[in-house]
Amino acid sequence: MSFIITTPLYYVNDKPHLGSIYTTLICDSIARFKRLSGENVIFITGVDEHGLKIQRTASNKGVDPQLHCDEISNIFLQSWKDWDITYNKFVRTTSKTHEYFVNEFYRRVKKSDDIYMGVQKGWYCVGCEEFKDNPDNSPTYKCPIHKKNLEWKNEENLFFKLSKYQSQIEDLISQPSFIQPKERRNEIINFVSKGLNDFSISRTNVSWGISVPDIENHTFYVWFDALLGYVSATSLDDKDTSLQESIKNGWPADIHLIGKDILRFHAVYWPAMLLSAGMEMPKKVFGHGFLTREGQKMGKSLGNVLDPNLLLSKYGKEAVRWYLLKDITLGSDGDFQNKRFVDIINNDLANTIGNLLNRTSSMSRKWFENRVPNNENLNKDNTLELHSNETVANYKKHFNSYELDLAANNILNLAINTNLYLNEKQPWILIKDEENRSLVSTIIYNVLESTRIIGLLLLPLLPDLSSKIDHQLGSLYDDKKSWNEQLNWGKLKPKSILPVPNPIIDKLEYE
RNA sequence: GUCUCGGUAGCUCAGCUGGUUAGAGCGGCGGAUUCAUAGCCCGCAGGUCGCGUGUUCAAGUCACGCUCGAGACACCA
Repeated sequence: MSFIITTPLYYVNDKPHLGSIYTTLICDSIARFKRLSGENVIFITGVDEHGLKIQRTASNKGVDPQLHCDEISNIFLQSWKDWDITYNKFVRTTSKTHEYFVNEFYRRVKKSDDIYMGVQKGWYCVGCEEFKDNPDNSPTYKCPIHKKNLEWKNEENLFFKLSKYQSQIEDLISQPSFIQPKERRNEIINFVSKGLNDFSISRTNVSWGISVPDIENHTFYVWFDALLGYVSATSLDDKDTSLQESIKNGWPADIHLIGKDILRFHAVYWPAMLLSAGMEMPKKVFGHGFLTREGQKMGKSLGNVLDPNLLLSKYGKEAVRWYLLKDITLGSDGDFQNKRFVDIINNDLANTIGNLLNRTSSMSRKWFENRVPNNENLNKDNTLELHSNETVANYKKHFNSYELDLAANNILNLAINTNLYLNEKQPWILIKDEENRSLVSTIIYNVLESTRIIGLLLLPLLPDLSSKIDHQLGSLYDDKKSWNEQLNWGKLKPKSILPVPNPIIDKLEYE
């Protein structure tokens, strides 16, 4: 069984913004967690490269659309490298493989008798090249962007019979697990209950797209094209591409993680398209929230857009990951506040976890010849062991239900409990009496072991920080043993050498 | 306009099917300690739980009205 997780296919109109990074980081953490848990993960990401906007952006730049797409796609690829994103598939909708899938899929949908030629009517802004929905006093209504009167337009388009799938879609979205979070689910249910209309899947005025077979001047509408990227990515063999191949390789997707703005396409249009093609529907569509900055919407007009590259170079990827994954509940909007960012990184990562590692290692080195002490007296009623087991169980439960913030807090709580344990036991006082040596060795072993578990649990969330912790505990992480097995208490080897401790993360300062 | 969700300590939020003195983290203040990254640990915060009415022996927790905020209402990656 494979586990398929997808980011949206990002529109190559511009380079990645913080929102794209956010979505992708979440997927990356989930993918890492699932892999460590032993699942065969296919983590899909990529770019959506067709459509009028791109055609126009390229022409404004005076370059060929393909060149423009290549350029932006490369920036995305570089960005994923910079952020250490462990994707398995990077889809480009301009690839030959993808085009093949779109054609095959179209044939299936057509065979189901779900395609017909119709007329798209509506008030149209030539500047936007978009239909506007029923503005008041349409003939005199001016487009707010272009200040021009709208034109009535009849355009011949291919339509997809979405209406045919009304009841099947209703059944699908009535399942509580299909759309998350539940606030978004209500919106979709409400929308669908008003009755589904067929939607157009081709354009006549767009040359930059995949041509509809046998119909001149028609290209596929970007959504019809782009959504199929998830399926084309699932086919592992680039030579033998077919929908059947994708299905064999594990389709459907387990989760489409997307921004809340494109939920409808994923939770309504997409499942219907798949039904029509006789394919299985995704198991879950999760619409996450948007990021604001210091309480304000980010936007070009406000000039307050946060540049992800700047964050990366200034704070490092571990700090940004921790803030976005730990401090923002998946599904809710999140606010990026500089002061809070600094506070959280310093408190959680430097003071609580970093300092725990440092003080623990330091005591062990000082009193046990730079090594991990013996653990011969491990008590049966070891409170830290209990805390650790409980933490691991809760952490897994939360991760599996995509509550990454809660999983992260589980780790933090174990670190807090470990610090507390030290303060209660006060080994620095006990060690003054030689008689207590054996007791102290047990205490120190326990805190080191707890710290090892903390490091392991951080692996999906903060891979680099995790390996720094592992390194300072003597590089115990063993790829040959399963992660789950290594999370068991007592795997830390007595007598192994501890290197000189170093801060695992630099403290940040207020701007 | 119709509908959905929210308004709880300075900030971010928990508070399940109504029931002892309304909680956590961060910030702020004080204390104790030294193994450690001026850290960790302990104590302090006296918040009309948006406003009003009602149901009830009992409401932050239910109902209605109002107010403020976010969002959805068909093709905006």
